[in-house]
Amino acid sequence: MKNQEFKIAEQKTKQAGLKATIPRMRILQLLENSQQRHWSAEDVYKALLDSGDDEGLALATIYRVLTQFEGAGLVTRLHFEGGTSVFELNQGAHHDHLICIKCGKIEEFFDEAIEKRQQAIAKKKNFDITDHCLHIYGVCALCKKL
Amino acid sequence: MKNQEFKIAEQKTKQAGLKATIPRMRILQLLENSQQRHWSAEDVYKALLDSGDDEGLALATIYRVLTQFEGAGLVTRLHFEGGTSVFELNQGAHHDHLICIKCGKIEEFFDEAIEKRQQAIAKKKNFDITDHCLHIYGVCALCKKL
DNA sequence: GTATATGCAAAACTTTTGCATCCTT
DNA sequence: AAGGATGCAAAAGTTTTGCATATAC
Repeated sequence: MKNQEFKIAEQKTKQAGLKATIPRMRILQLLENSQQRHWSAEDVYKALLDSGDDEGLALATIYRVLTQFEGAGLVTRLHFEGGTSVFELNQGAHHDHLICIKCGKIEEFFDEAIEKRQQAIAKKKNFDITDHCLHIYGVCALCKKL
Repeated sequence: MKNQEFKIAEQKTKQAGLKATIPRMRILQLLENSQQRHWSAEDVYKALLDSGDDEGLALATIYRVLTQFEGAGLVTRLHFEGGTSVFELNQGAHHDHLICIKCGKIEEFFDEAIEKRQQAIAKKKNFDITDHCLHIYGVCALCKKL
């Protein structure tokens, strides 16, 4: 955890209206510095346990922090099939998900036409969209070869 | 539970490769004869408890039966935000969902253009779609007036 | 009659909460 | 110093499972 990175995380957390506590910093940095984009609470818990010199955090704290991050807009909570919550860092724009049912890989995509159609459907029904999610399940190119 | 309805349910269950047991018949008939389309396991449990002369079923049985129905293609299991599973009878074609976050109403819709775009996206990535779900959350026309 | 399904109770699993203690500001 | 955050353990909620008994074919 380099000093510079810590400063950035501290800044972001405070901007979000949250105190810059150690657990929040560690979770935010994990999400930002890992190439992994999608995390269950358990994933975060284990990653922090394994991550070297520091101690782990309580699982309850991880849930609390991720929920606060969600409220602050730093993170999005997704519900894939299987029931458990998956969290992803909010960076850049909205997108949807392709999930491989063999290897578990999650790919992100964005399609302007689909977004527009959704808005048109909502408009026709006089429905105010607050959120939406499109999850496409199937077998990815790599798994098809196996 | 009229005799005729029972026959139809029996037929469907057997066609699906399942024995025509009382719990399966009662659950299938509930799903087919109610105007309600979306059910949690708990919903089914309560509805069967309340439904007159018969006794209720064990919640475990309801989960088992709904899971078998899902496997047999009679029912689809959905995961909305909130974590609990919701089941709907498979009748007619695929569709997606608009969910009102105020009143909980679930509306179904189908959009050819969105389906086509999804296929195009999958094709480009060489991804074989097995399933997909599009959930749009927001406030419905009725709730907006309140 | 045999294999399968059900009921009941207990377990498994994810997520939340109460409370004493500790940390950030 | 004061309010909020954390850890721990316990609770809550949903879904699954083991096992003895009952049911369908």
